[in-house]
Parts: sequence; structure tokens; C-alpha cells
Amino acid sequence: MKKYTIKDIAKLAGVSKGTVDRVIHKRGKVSQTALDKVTKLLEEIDYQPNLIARSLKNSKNYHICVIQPDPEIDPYWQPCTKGVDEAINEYKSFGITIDSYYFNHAETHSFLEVNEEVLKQSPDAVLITPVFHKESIEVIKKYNAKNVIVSTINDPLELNGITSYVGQDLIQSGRIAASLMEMIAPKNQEILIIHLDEVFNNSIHMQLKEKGFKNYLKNLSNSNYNLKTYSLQQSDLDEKLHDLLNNPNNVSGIFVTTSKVYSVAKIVQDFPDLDIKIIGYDLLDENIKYLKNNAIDFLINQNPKHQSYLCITQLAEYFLFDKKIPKQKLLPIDIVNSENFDGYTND
Amino acid sequence: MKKYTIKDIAKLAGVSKGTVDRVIHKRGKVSQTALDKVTKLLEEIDYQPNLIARSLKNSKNYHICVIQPDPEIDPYWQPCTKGVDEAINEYKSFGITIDSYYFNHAETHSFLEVNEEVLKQSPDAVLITPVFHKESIEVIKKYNAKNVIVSTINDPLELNGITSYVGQDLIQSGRIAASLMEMIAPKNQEILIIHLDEVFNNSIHMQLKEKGFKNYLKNLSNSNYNLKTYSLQQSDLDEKLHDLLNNPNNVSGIFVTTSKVYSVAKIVQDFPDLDIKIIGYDLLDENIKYLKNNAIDFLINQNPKHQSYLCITQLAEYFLFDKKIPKQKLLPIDIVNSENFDGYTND
DNA sequence: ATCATTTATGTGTTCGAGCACATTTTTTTG
DNA sequence: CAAAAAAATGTGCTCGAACACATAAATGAT
Repeated sequence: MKKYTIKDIAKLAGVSKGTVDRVIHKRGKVSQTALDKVTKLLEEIDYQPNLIARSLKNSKNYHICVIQPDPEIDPYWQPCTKGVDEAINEYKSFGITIDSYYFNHAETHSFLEVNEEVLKQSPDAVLITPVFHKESIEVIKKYNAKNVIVSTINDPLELNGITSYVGQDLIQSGRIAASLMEMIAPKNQEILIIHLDEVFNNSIHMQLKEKGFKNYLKNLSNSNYNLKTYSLQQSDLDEKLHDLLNNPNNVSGIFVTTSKVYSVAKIVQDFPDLDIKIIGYDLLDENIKYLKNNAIDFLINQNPKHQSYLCITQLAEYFLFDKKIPKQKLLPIDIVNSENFDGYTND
Repeated sequence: MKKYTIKDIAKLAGVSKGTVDRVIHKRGKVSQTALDKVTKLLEEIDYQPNLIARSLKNSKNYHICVIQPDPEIDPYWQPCTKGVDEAINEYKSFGITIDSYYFNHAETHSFLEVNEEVLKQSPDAVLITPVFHKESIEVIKKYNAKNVIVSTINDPLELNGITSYVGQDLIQSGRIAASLMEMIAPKNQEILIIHLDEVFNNSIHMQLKEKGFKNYLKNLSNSNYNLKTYSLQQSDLDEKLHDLLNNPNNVSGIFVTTSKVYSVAKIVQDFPDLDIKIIGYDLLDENIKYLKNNAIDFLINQNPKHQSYLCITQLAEYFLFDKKIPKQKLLPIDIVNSENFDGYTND
């Protein structure tokens, strides 16, 4: 029950706290006798250093920079900002400063510029969203050279030099979408996979999701869907989809691999005679609207807010209390429908 | 960027740190002049006290007692224990001691006995699962009289004197089950609602879930299910259900309001000709097994592990850093199928 | 104006760990 | 065996906030 301190142990072992300290931190300069005695006591007592005291002694001001796509340009990133803001608020009283930097999700040079700026600051850690595969590897190497800790969210990236990745298993994510589609879309008909992004995107997000989706449906024994994939820009979508649905077809479901699913739902609403199930990603207000009126059947929540918040929490607790950071943390993949979205938006 | 300390402010204001301290804590004995000067500075600088230092100064050993049903008797409570163990581990280095007490979920007197024992200990806080409505109110009053903070999980309880409730919206939980059932169970047929508990249970859990379930289905315009409710003990289930399904019927779905859904799935498996959708609660190993082979279609995750962990976290951060505890925290209600259960069990 | 009281202000210690530096003990060497 | 070098041990300050206690200034009473 009683909490032992270094002083207690020193007294019990008949040595000074300096010696105990040297044993604990293995800094040598301790006689075998003293070492044995203290080590034994530490074991017996199961000594736990007071992390609050330790943290106070080691107190520095830590600086974390967050680099993410501009939420004004793509609302998917808004919750991410929210998570960061919460973390800022939570850790400001612990001497941890967090700065946000936004780049334009459509332009690689914007990403590079922002990173240059951050590099100049030499922060203790950066949290980046490596949406641009090639460029990200490039800048991460620069951070490594300057001994800046690199944490990532959202986009998986196989690379040494990344301390932490918080995100989701994207292939599994596609499989989940497929399993839901199978439950609700009439069998043996056509299913569209639509990659939709209003901006250029060289990430592997969509490919992995498609892979998982197809993989699941391929292995079904009791049903057989006809899959068609379309990679579209927002601007082309309207014409293409109207074209498709105006002609005779047997589409029973559409899987949209991004958060822009609302724009698909909007168009499909123009065809009330067709019964097309729609599954897409993320709890944008616009998506929730269509979820509520059942134009969208399921959304899969990628939980960007939790991703960013958790990632910063890991860094903060590492700095403050030396807590180990797991190399990878895969968040649960939430299935969201018109009845349970509330719990994921209200927190 | 620079972090201001009390000393800094004292120097800037031309007073001693004692005076600054008195202003911050409104302990009086400060002249109007000094008060104004210091207050102004605190505002300007947006002074944030170093919570680590404050915590060290105020360091006490805090004691939390957890009172929950014995996980050996009902495996639903196993994750709850896991969450507690994680919290124990996490906070032991911060001078927070957590003790677990188990009672027999079938016997109110066991619950009362355990609480008497805990009362004797006079802990700083208790975390209880108020499964017995009447008895819980009774013991909570006793804790209040001794100024022991009371946190609750799992079962909502309208009562002053409860500092925190972490759980779910159970009516909504029922609605979610219904919305899923509607998506997968053929329309205009019969749906069974089964309350199933191997032990006596005077909680309101099942009633609220049933209410939500019915409420959702009642308001449907395009489908009409015939609902039948059964309150069964595990021992009666076998005979009753066989009886039902052996005779001509048009059951298209079963909603089990507890984690014992596996025993229903097991029986339904004996009728391979019937296509009956099953929805129930919680990620017990046994349930996952049936989820994987599609005998169970959906599980709703009540996340007992997160409930207990979060609840203790709230208390710990209150003790250590004076963080406010929200009166109520409703966790998201996770929809789980054969593809996404992994993310909810592996953490 | 003087002393007593009240009120205001400042000083110094504590919390527990970490580390620099001072001091003591042991070992080595000429 | 003494002096020098090396190894072991102990002491004391620091981190920032909190608070008890000491001291100083301002007010009141005679």
C-alpha cells in the first residue's frame, strides 16, 4: 500500500540515495555489495519511480508540429483538426506546444514547402499525414537526419524512421464494406466501385480498399456479383453516372472508396425507381444527411479525429512519462448507419 | 512559446511569489494594487500552472475500489476486469492504488456484503456496476455519507450522488439492433425478442433495449414485422425454442438482448432449412465463433473494457490533475459483424 | 507620537527524482 | 609505507507550485 521512494530504499539498504539512483539507472560506480543489496530491495519492494516527480525534474518544453491537408479545402480533414485542438488544450499545461500547418491536398509542392518550414523549426516531433507517397519518404528522411520524431496517421507507409502509425487496416476496411454490401444488395447483379476525389491523389488508400472489397466478394460461394470499377473526378461523375443509370442496367449497389460518397447519393436520388444500396466513407455532415434519409445505407468511419488525437497523446506521454510508443496502432473500423452515427460524431 | 512560472510573474509584477500564489488561489491578504497588477499579468500571459509540479506538491496516495460481478460466473464481465487491470498498471506509478472486488451477479446479498467491506476501507472513490437497482441506491447513499466519490458503469441510474456514469444509450442500442434487423430479415414475418440471462437480473437493461427495438420497428412505413417477446432462463431456452421452431412458423429474425446470444445461435443451427437472422450483444469468444460462421449476423458491442478503463481514467486524472469529470459519458454503440470484430477485440 | 493590531508581503521548506560535485574509501604504484 | 590514482559513496541543489511561517507596512487606539 505504502509508496516507497528512493529515500526509503536508501535508508533500508543503509546507503545514500545517490547510490540507489546509480543502481536504478545502471550508471556504475557502485560496489558489488551495495549493488546486490539495493537490487534485491528494489525487486522485493517492486519499486515504481514516481513519474510525476521524474517528469518535473526532466521538464523541458516540447514542441510538436502537425502537418495535414487544409480542412477548408477538403472537409474530411476537419475532425483531424478537432482532435489536434483537443490535444493542444489538454497538454498546454504540461509544457507541450503543438503547432498546426496546413498544405493543399492537391499540390505536392505545397506539401514540400510546409515541411521545409517545419524543418527549420526543428521541433521535437512531427505528426504528418503522408498522402503523397514519394514526397513523404523524402521529407521523412530529412526529419530523421535532424532527429525529429516522425509520427504518421491516415496513410500507411512502409518505412524505417517512422516512430508511429495510427490508422486503419485499409484492405480489411474494403472487406467490411463488401460484407455489408452482400447483406443488403440483391445477389447476382452489378456493383459499382467508384473512386472519387475532387483533387489529385497519389495515395494508396483507394487501391487497398478496392482490393479488400473485391477479395471478399470473390470468395463468396452463394452469390456472384458483377463488379465494375470507375476512377472519376468529381466533375466527371455527374455525366458518367447519369449515363449509366439512364440506360438499362442491373446495378444493385455502389461502393464509394472516399468520403465524397454524398455526391454519388445525390445523383442516385434522381432515380427513385432503382433500388441501389450505397456504402461509403466517413461522417461528413453531408454524408450524414443522406444516411439519415437512407439514401446512403452504411458509412465506414475512419475516425480521423481519434487518429490525430491518439497520435499526439502517444507523443505527449512519451515526452512526459517516457511511455513507449507502439509502432503501429490500428483503430477499429466502425460500421455506421442511420441509427448509431450519433455516438461517433458527439465526442 | 516560453512557459511562464509563478516566479516569472512575481518578478514581472514586482512582488513575491507568495503574493502571486495568493492571487491565483484567491486567498485574500493582497492589496488592491498588487491584486490588479498580478491579475492583469496573469491574463495577458494566459498563465497555465504546471500541472506536473502542482501534482507533485499535492501528492497523496489515492485509493479506488472497483466493485463488479464476478467474471468467472458471467464471462461478459471479463473485459471489464481487463480494463481495470490496464488502469491499475497505468496508474500505479502515480500513487493511485486500485483494488478489485467481485460479487455474485445472482445474489443481491453478495453485492451488499462486498460493499460493506469496501465501505470499511474508506477509499477515495468507488467504481460500481449498479446491476441491482434498489440495493445500489442504498449503498450509494452510504458512500455519499462518507464522502466517497461514486462512479458507475454499465447500468444507468438516475440519482444524485453519482459523480460519473460511463455507458451507452440502451434505448438507442435497441433501435440500432432493429435497424439492422430490418436491413437483413425478410419483411412481414415474425421476429422474436428474447431476454436471456442465466442468472436473476433486476436491472433495466433488457427492458430499455426492447423498448428501443420495438419503437424503431413500429414506426416503419414499408414493412411490418410481427414481434413476440420471451423472457427465458438459460435452462428453459432449449425446450422452448425447439418447440417453436419445430412447428410451422415464419420467424425471420431473433434479437437477443444479452450477451448469451450464442446459446440461441447454437439451437438455431439445428434448423438449417430456416433462414433466421440473429442479432445480439457483446464480443464473447463464444459469440465471435458464431459470428464468424455467420450463425450470428450482427453483434452490438457494449465495450465493457473501455467503460471500466475510461471510468478509472477519469478518476485518476481528477485526482492527479484536477481534471473535471463529466457527469455522463455515452460510448458509441459499435455494430460488429464477421469482418470488423477484430478491431474491437484486439486492443 | 507610541504601541498594538490588522493587513500585506516575503522567505523558506516540501513533494521525489536526477544529477553535479564534494568527500570518503579503496586500490595501485614508486 | 606514503603518495597518487581510482573507485565508491554521500550531499545538496534543481524542477514549479503550495503553503506555513516570518517579517514588514499600514492602520487604529490611546
